[in-house]
Amino acid sequence: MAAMGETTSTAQTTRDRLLEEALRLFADRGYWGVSIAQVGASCGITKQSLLHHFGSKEKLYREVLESIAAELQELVGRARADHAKPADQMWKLLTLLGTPEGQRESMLRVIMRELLDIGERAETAGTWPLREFLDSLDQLLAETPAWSTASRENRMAAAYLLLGALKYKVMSTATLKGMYGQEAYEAFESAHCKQLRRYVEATLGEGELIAPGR
Amino acid sequence: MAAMGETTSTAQTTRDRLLEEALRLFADRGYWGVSIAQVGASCGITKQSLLHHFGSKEKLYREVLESIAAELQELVGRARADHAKPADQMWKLLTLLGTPEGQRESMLRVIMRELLDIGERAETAGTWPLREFLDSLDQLLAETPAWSTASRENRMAAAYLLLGALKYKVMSTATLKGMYGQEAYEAFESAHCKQLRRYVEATLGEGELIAPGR
DNA sequence: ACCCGAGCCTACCGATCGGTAGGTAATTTG
DNA sequence: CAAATTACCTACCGATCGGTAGGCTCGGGT
Repeated sequence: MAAMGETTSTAQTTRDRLLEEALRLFADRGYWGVSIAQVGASCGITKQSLLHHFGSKEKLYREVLESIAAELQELVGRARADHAKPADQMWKLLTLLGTPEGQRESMLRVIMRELLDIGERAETAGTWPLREFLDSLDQLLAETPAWSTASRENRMAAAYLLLGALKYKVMSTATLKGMYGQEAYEAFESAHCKQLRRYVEATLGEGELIAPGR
Repeated sequence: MAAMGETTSTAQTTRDRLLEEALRLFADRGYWGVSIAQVGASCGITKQSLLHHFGSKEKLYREVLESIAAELQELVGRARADHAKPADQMWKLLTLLGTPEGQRESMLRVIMRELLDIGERAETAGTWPLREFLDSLDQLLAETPAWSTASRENRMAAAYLLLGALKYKVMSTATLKGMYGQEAYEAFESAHCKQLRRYVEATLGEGELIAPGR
């Protein structure tokens, strides 16, 4: 049992549908804003069936985080496979992260919430499932000529500036659309994308307009 | 009644203490992660006394948001008073926002959570109390020679890149400290500050290394 | 034919949620 | 001094929280 490969998005197992719904709901309302009964209900089952699959709310959440970590690593792998230059790889990765395809926006929102929650829910930071992604970013930066000799802290800072600039836009999408309307938001997004691109080039490109600190 | 000026942080009214505790708790666990009983308990009163002061949990939260909006406007005012050049004003503002003084870090965390929650809790975006702050940022950018002729969307995008780069660091503080330790974090923060400064200069300074799109 | 486990269910538990009702002591106001 | 207001309280409400216990059904393996 459980040996029939489920690679497509349709025809999932109940367990997979639960994980998908949980990701969406946790993204929308956060860990404390979602009850396992709600997750179950949006899949058409009771919370007791959900508990049968995952044991507890905390374990369900943990699995959601791990699925996010796996997806992030897959995106890193795809970005690295598609391009030779690290600067292009980074831009590809940021583009993938910023493209609202599948559950990707929900993923980012859960990560943001996770960052805000850390220290409140248990989550021993040492085993934090998303750390691997940060290490991948550091590795990617280390392969650029501009940052290969920089300290790890400098590389982390560079990665955080880029990630922050991108993620803040993603998490503000709903607000901006609500305040300024759809078409104004699209103009904003286009401008944001261009400026982010320019910043990536300035940070990582051969030009090195924004060079690392010594 | 209520005409004795309470400007200092000590000797507050119960109401002010409740607002302060609510800000801290909402920052740590979000709207759905905090009960009004917890807010009351951390001030030594019952939830019914809290309800006496604020009427409902939603109204308490609303007042917290409004106090944040007021504080943000005060920071904008201070930044603009301290410097003549808009680029310096922007850097001063970002520095103020990034400095963990008083309730400032909690403020930013509540804002981040608010952005993530928008659309879930009611909060008609048109009357969103933090919109004024965004308009101030736009106004500040419009005074720089580099961005005065740019479209509003372009200015908003520039502001969002800067804000995001800063806020993402603030919201990740606990995670980074937990993963890498205190001293590694401080090295990271120092590097982050320098790079952000360089990015502000590249964006707003006379150099215009990163110029606005047409 | 039998059993076992997967998947799902109802029923129930103590705890806590936001909120109402109503009371009390102290202070302010007329 | 009497009346009203403020700030706080206990008691209670129905709803919902995460989780346990136990039962039903159905498909596959022996």
